[in-house]
Amino acid sequence: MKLFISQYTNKIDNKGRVSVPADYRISLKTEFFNGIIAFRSFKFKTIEALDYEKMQKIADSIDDLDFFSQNKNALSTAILSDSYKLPFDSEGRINLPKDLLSFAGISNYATFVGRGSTFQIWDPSIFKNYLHQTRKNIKNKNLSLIIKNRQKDEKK
Amino acid sequence: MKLFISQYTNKIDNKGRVSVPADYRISLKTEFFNGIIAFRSFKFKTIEALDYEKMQKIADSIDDLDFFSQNKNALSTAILSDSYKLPFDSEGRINLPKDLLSFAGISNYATFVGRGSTFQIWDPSIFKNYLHQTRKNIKNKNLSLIIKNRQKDEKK
DNA sequence: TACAATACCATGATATACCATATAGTCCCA
DNA sequence: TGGGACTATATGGTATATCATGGTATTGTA
Repeated sequence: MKLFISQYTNKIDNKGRVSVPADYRISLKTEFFNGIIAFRSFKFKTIEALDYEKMQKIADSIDDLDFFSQNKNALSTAILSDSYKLPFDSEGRINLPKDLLSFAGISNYATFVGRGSTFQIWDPSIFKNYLHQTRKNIKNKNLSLIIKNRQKDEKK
Repeated sequence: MKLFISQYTNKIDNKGRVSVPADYRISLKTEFFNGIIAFRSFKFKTIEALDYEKMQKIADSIDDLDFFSQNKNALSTAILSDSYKLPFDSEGRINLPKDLLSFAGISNYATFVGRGSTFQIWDPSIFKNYLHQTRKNIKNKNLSLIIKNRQKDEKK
């Protein structure tokens, strides 16, 4: 089963390589592709990451004779054209494109952040700040409500 | 499995040849034809491209339309009669017809843009502008919502 | 015969595969 | 429960293969 949780911070070497946490890797290997799909987050200064099969489902839903809808066309182009196939090397590392690194403000270290069925790749200090803010926000809200909503989302 | 994503910009040499990204090529080889099918986009200043099998599916679905319908005539004329079979040379390059190049405003470089089951070929700077606009539009929307709506539409 | 399209060959740059080491974590046994 | 051996993981470096690109030869055709 697929479940990305916890945080891991790994070093990016001078060739741009970074180890994907071993714990994540086992969930990412599929029949057709051994690696991850990565793209710019729409909301945060971070890289969103998925497994190949999940990306295919997204692509399939866009598919077919959809040459005719302007809005959809624009959205799908933005999502799919801005995504990268990042295969593992034999030690389980990926090569993060400069485009994504600069977008997310990442330089020497990358923090992998589990989000259940997907995960994100942050600059460590940016994530630290974000986490700090989020914790403060949660404190003032009803935690049980948040969890309930999440579980509803998961089922989809 | 077939999944065209990312962007690749390659040079067009003075004989009109351009390399199709290696990552795309592996998905494009079929039993009957080793190359791509290309035609003018209806909406954008770009070339639409797909593999032989996908083109057959489109031809079939057009064929299923009512024989006398106006759509059928328009579609079959616009797509089927105006399409090019572009075979690979031994290094995986294609020769883009001048007709398509001038339509898409392409001169020295071509940007291949993944769209899932198909891809497009743009002039780099035209695509850059288009992508920039689209990113702005998408910024405040929710990706999961977009995907959900797509899947709903799919069922119709 | 001249021209264009296609097939064939060559090369530098880049990415991928391969190997090697250190560190941290785990398990087993005393 | 503590120590030590073993294993897995992260990280670093080198060799190899692939790819994009440029050029030349050959075929077909007008």
